[in-house]
Amino acid sequence: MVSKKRQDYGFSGYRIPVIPRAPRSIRRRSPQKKLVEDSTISAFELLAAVAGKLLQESESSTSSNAAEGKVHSGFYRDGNKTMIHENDKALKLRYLDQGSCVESAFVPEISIQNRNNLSNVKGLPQAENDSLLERTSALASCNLPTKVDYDMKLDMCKDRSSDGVFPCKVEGGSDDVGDIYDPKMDDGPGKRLVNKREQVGDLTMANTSRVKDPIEECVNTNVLVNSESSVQLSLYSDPNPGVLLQKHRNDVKLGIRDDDENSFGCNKPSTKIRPFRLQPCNGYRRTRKMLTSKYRKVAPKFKDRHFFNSSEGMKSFHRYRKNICKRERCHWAPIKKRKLFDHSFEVAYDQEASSESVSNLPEKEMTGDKSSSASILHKENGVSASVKAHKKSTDSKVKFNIKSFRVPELQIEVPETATVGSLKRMVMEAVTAILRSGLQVGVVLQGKKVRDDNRTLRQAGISQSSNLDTLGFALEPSFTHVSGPRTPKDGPLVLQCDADLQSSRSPASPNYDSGISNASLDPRLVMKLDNDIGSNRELITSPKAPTDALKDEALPDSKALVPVLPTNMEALAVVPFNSKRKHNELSQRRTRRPFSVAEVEALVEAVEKLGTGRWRNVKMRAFEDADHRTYVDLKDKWKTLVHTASIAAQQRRGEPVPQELLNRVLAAHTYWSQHQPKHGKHQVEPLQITDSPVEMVGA
DNA sequence: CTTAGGG
DNA sequence: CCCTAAG
Repeated sequence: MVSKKRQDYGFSGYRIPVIPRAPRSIRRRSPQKKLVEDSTISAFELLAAVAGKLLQESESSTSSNAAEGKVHSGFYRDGNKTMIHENDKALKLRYLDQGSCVESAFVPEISIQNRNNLSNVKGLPQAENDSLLERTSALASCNLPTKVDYDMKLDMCKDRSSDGVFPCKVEGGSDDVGDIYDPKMDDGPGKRLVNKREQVGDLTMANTSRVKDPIEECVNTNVLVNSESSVQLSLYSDPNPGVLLQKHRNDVKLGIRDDDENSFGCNKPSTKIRPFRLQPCNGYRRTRKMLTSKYRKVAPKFKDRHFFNSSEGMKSFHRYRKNICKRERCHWAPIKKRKLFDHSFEVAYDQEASSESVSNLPEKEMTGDKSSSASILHKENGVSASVKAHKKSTDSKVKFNIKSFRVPELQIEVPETATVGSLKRMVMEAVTAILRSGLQVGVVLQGKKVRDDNRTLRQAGISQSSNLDTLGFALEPSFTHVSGPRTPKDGPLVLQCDADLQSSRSPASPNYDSGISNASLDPRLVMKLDNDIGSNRELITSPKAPTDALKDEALPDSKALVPVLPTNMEALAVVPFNSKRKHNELSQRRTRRPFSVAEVEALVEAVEKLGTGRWRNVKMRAFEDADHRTYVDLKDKWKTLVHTASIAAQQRRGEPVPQELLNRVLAAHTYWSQHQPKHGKHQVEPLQITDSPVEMVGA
């Protein structure tokens, strides 16, 4: 069976055929064929292709051109904004938000037309939604600690006369002149100078510049308030926002963590995107899924939202993360099976906080539209949307034009020897990580979130005659949402930068086991843990801390691709999944309990009689009282015994098993493999226990 | 829940 | 040991 993981690498086609696992009857052991080959097709290309296709499909007519043209470009590079550092042989490209070399990825304009009111968005035909979603998700962004700025511009036009899509402009990287990144400001969590960028074309520009007092920000509030940051990109409309929100708020768990067991990492050993733990396969798959999925799946609900606070928690989280990753690794299992831990990367978004910030920000800018249109620039947690509302008539349709999405800052470290293709893949993976989480739209009116999706626009106070100018949209991770009880005053959730920390792991980093230990490397990384893991603990890290810690201290030799975490801590939070404290412990890997010779003997004896397909029976027969030995354990043990028996004694490890037993193992193994003990009603004659196992072999 | 296999 | 797809 070809490993799925590998399969996913095959970017050779638009979609990869699903190769179902073969019936186990034929799943015979066979040398695992590994596809050594890595796809050379860049993720972005894929993305582009998909985007293009979507565009064509859903784009009725016009406007597709502009967008299309840009979609394919992987990323833009702005010379003076690119910083290249030589570091331990690793070439680091730092993409600083606006000031980054990679300004952004562009997504084709998304146009949503709403018949009656905004709330209808959710009621859009599935197709529409999908396309929207898909397109939107095509560009995901990562939040980076230092500076993440997703700019989403929405051009909402109320134009009854136009059904068509708005021609839109796609923002080019070069257009991105808005933000100013001041390195000097970067050493403080809250230091940021954000200058919202300009408007492109006739769009309204959102300018939300804020200079925060670093000290004030981080010291006093412990909250990194950054208007920009957060992953947002989804136009995903939640049918029942309220509910979801509620749930999410209470249960979100996020984890961006890496794990030392990265067997499903990137193809390139030395290049990894740790934080998001994107498995190439995953990324692709995920992307594909998102792009092609007909129906948006409901975001998984998370039972709890826990923050890491202790190494213990971290550990457990680790474990979870691993599980999650694995689970997600190769497929989108039915939601039912996915339980709550599907996302290896989850984000918590503090709506409240954002709202707050929003309220302070709403800026109005008249676009000069003759038809009394009001355009506002809304910025929320890094999402800035330019909304243009044309109020012409009450029944007019509302059109949303999303000008572009910007990919947040990413920090990537790759060996100089890495190929461009791998670089592309890494970027894609990072993007995908964000996308995979799903996004949804939030509506903010006058600084407050409009949570009731069932209200009409009018009821919500969104009417032509009212504050359209204070209407804003935000893209939020769909599964996110902050903790339920959270109130604006709770303080924002913080993005756990563990991922980065984790990424710092390397064989050389002894302390990788606990994110905390790594955290300690950098004082700037602050963790605030008040309660136990079960409660709302939060990890607060300075925007930059993770990054620095990683590249400077923790990761001397790390070549991992390290997406920088979102600066805006408030918007994102990575939380561990374990919903139950107990779970943590339970999830711990069982302590190793080597089989004693006596146990081996018992096992061998049982297998001799029962064969190798009735482990449960074996268990009952020989290990009835050994609670710590499950039939799976026995099966595994047998497996290893067989292996052990077939290798040279010198290669064996652990407590030596008497050769005699091993001989019996081999004999039984041979015997049963020929006698298909598996099911047959009539079990084959039990292997005779004799003193001369050798004979059995010949049987 | 069991099995069978890959990790 | 873990994880999971298949039964």
